[in-house]
Amino acid sequence: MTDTGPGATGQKKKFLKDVYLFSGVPDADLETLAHLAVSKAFPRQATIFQEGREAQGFYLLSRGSVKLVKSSPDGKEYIIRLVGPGETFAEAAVFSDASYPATAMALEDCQTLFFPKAQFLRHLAASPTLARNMLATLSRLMLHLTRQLEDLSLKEVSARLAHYLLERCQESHGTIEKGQAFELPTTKTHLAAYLGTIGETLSRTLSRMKSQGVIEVEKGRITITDPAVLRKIASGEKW
Amino acid sequence: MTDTGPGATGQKKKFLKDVYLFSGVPDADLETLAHLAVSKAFPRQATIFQEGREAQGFYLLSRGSVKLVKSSPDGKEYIIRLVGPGETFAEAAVFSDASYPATAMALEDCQTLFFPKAQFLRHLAASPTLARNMLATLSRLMLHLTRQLEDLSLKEVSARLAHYLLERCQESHGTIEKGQAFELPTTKTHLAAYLGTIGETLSRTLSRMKSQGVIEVEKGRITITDPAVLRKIASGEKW
DNA sequence: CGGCCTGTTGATGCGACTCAATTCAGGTGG
DNA sequence: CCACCTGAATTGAGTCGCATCAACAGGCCG
Repeated sequence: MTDTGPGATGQKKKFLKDVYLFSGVPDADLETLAHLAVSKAFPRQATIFQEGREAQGFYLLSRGSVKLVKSSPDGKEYIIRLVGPGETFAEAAVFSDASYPATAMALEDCQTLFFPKAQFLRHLAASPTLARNMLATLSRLMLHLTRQLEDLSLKEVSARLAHYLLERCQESHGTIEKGQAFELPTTKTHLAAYLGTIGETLSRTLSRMKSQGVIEVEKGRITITDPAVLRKIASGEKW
Repeated sequence: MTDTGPGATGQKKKFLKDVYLFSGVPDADLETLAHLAVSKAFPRQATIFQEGREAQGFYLLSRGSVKLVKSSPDGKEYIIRLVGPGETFAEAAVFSDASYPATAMALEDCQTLFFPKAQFLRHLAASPTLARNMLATLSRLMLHLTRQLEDLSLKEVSARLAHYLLERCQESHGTIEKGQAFELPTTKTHLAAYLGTIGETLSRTLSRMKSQGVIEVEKGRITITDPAVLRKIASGEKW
């Protein structure tokens, strides 16, 4: 981890403007926030923080990608969330005075802004808009977690994968239609951990979908050839 | 559902005082909150709100118990959370302008206070303390959801059950020691749904623990006879 | 080239769900 | 007060999904 120092406050501020969490926040407040944020960089594979460690603040990712994982003593891991540029992570750890509930690891070289807990909280009390945005952010995260719980508890791997593919397609293009393609964000092994399974099972499920003519697979690229069937699979129907 | 009307604002206020969400909130604000809260009662088995419906506000449970569930088309259900008196639910639905992410059902006759979304948000902007409390509440819920994800994704039923029993014991008495006993909060079928399994499997797991001398079971009452082994099971070790 | 990581494919075993039968407790009505 | 019904809990037998273990192919890099 590299602390690049207080540095160019102006640049930081400019970046903050485009982040959801700070939308609508007055310019003067952004100035303050940009000032208290600390630039931190992490090389690929670096641990940003570890589950159980005391939470000292939260992060805003400006470049790279991060995985938030829970891992079991015997080596298995479950990816709670994949974080991309412009997103924050470990926000919740700031409010319940506890420790980080999961481990964060850089998947590529990362550039982040770190917001120290105490100072951020002080500022938060003075900015209703920021508080409101933070509440909205946490709410969306909760929605995300709830969906994952639903998937894990009452759907099987194929349904979870189908659900994920539809989601990604929707995200890349605005719609879900035959012939649309997109890239998988990380390796298939990571995707497997994100879906609560392992590489082998994911591989089998993908090739089964391919053989049924539902999708095309080439390297990390997926093409959806039969959205209707994919939807059926996602909702748990047999195929 | 019965709307018992605006009624005794004084009584409501008195009740709010003891609720975590409102701790530290000035008396004047409590007055306003008590005024905008609507008393709603629900009989046993009633649906308080359904997944997917537009969220109009959140609830504070004053008496009874509620389950928040996700259910699949084929009848299976997963209990995300069991709510007791003094706790709020559906808070998150207020901030992401969306719909309820799960269904809420009264397990017994319930008395609630309902806070309409728009009015509550208006008030929230004016009360930093309330906003702060709400953030803390959501954070704790996220912690809870994260733990559940961890359990579901990388632990088996026996570990989840053991984890749950230890939690309950800790909650009832301050500690976890040999010989301590406590009641299960609901039926075993519900508990099974909460643990992400079904009644039969729970039954088998309990009786296996009993036969190993780890716990005693009589009706809805559990006595812990070997905390050490229970801890081992919870962490995923073989037994 | 040789090592390492990722991904694919096959064989096997285990955990947990399904289906079905039975018991038991609580509540209801004759 | 007892017969009856319903829902919860338990237990057994069978099946299935998926993890495990193992072997192997391809790409990347030192």
